[in-house]
Amino acid sequence: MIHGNSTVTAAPADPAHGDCRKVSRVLARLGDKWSVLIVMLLGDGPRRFNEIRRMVGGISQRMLTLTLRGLERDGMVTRTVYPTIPPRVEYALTAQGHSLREPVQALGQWALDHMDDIDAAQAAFDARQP
Amino acid sequence: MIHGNSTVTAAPADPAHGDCRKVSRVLARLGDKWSVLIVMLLGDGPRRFNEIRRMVGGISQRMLTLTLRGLERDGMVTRTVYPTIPPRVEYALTAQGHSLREPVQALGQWALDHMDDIDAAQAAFDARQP
DNA sequence: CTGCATCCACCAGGATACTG
DNA sequence: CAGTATCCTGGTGGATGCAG
Repeated sequence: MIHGNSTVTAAPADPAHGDCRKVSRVLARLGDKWSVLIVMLLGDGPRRFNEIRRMVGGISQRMLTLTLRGLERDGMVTRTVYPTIPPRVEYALTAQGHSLREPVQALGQWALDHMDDIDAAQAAFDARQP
Repeated sequence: MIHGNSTVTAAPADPAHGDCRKVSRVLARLGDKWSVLIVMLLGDGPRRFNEIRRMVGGISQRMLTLTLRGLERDGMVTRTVYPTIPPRVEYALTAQGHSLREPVQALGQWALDHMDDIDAAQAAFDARQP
């Protein structure tokens, strides 16, 4: 990563940070606008398409489809189609998807714990810079 | 977040996920292309501008400036200018920045642990979809 | 209900040149 | 060395309409 797929002429960073590239690939995956939100939401159990849509609130149909496809591709969720009428599609976390919840929760907890400090820091910074 | 700054007509999600919005604000911050990389890199100690630039490898001058400004604004790093010639500017993690390393490491570890599974899942998925 | 296709706006982010 | 300023491109993501 980092260079996209472009040719890396030489290892630019010190060896210890070699895996950082791989890590940030995953980070980029989770870092998009909706993935984490959906993973956490599915942690409570399988949901249907529009059910997720309503729960997330504010996501477009298109992005929900794309995000779910991405998560499915990464083996984080399964997509189960029940050939009824009307069609019913359920999305559920895989074991891997579930395992992701823990570290994400940790980060989420951190976010909650430091939210106020961050807001304060931002306000202070903005006050210094007109 | 999620709605950007648009008016939220009604709470769209169940109450339990109320803070998820706040969390994803932080996630969006960390989810950009470079922030996490830089935070982890600064974990080893303070670094100078071009030092970071070289270590990260592949980041443009512009983006490094913007990323560092963002992190500074959020109270994650400090920026210290030594009025020497040539100028010397050091960036260092704040206490808050340091505290972030732990949950990020956890996520990074998860990424490392599941990298192979993810790649496999992707390959399998792509094989199904020509 | 669950999507895909299309069109389009926006902005993250790279390249380059210039300054203190 | 450590930035700022400007230009430009690609991708992200919203809105809408159509289909199974």
